[in-house]
Amino acid sequence: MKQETSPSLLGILSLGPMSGYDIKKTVAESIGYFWNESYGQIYPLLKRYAAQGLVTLRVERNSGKPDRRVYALTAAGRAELARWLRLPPKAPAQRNELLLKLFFGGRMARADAEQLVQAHRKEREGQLRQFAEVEKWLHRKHGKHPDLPYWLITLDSGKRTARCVLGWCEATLKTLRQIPVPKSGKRDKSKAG
Amino acid sequence: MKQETSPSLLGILSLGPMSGYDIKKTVAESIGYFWNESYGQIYPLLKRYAAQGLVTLRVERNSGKPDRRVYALTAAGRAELARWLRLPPKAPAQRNELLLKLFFGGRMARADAEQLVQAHRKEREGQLRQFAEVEKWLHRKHGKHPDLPYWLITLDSGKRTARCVLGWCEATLKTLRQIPVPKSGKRDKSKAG
DNA sequence: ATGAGCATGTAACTGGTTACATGATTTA
DNA sequence: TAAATCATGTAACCAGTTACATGCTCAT
Repeated sequence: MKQETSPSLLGILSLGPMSGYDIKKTVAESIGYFWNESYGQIYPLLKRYAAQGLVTLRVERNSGKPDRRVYALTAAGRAELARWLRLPPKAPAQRNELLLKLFFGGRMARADAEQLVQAHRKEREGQLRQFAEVEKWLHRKHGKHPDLPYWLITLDSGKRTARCVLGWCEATLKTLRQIPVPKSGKRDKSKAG
Repeated sequence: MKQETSPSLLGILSLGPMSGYDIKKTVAESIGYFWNESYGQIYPLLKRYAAQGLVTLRVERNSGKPDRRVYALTAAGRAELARWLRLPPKAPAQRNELLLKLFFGGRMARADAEQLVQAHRKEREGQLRQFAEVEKWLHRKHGKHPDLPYWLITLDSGKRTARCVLGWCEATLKTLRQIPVPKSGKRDKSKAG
């Protein structure tokens, strides 16, 4: 274990005490579009945090289901969160499969390249609609929450990115239609291979 | 090994025969801004591809340095590449640490949040300048390469994204300056913890 | 009855990076 | 003389996902 703090957990707990199960759901609902956590990380980490004194554990008896194990941030946990927040974020791993395929667009049929872009456009359109709903919901449900401006900042990032990508899709589709087909029959056998 | 094809390698080899070392460099120079490969993946994969008949190996004697092991795509390799290109790309993992931190912006000093954004803006400005240079270089060096339009498509994505992010940085900095400071002294102790 | 939701957790796996070993040649 | 470039490769490590085990309750 090299990792000093796993980012989101302490942050999520700063919204209020909750269980591992709650954390998973909360992450998915609030920051799901740019972050996620799996149980395989959450549960072991919570245990570790408890051992380090960053969180406290309260067990709520539960009939039938397993007991709810509710974790709450301690002062040390808040301090650790604060420390982590000020650290320069490390750049996200660069792995965009769509771009990778398009880079080799000359190796596939024009229609296939267009198809990739069109599928992506549809996805993003859906996402944009979702963002609009989330925004309405945020204002309705959390209109005066002190953290709302921060939430809107991240949402704004999503909206802008989606719009930007849609613009690129449009432009790309136009470009693709203008690319001349290689003269020599249907197959491009440059010479490599 | 579940993974059927590791994406970029066959694509890169479709540009011409080369060694593992060359592939690493080529990836960094051409698609580096949205993809990367490490030796730890490249070398074992090339071996596997050779065993599968997707590539052929030619060894070039080399004095002092290790021999150059030059790989070239076979017909089977080109077919496999074509097959992979048509597969729907899987969405990149969602892990944006900057947004994560900003989502919890209420837990840090205003100045620290601004700092995060400003640092990011600087990075992106640099990237945008780089893209401009790459574009010039592409036209100069590969002005009539049949794949140029595809390369420009991916570059365009980079440029648009960078510009989009810069716009968001500006907007975010403005927003941050307008967020009212929580009344109760300097510490926000909502109730959690 | 069937499946979703509640709720905990772990083991196995996978994809990927980093560090290391080796060593000549060229450039600053 | 120090560092970068050429060139191969592997072992160890790390982060993170998936699949599984368990079992009650509530809605369809």
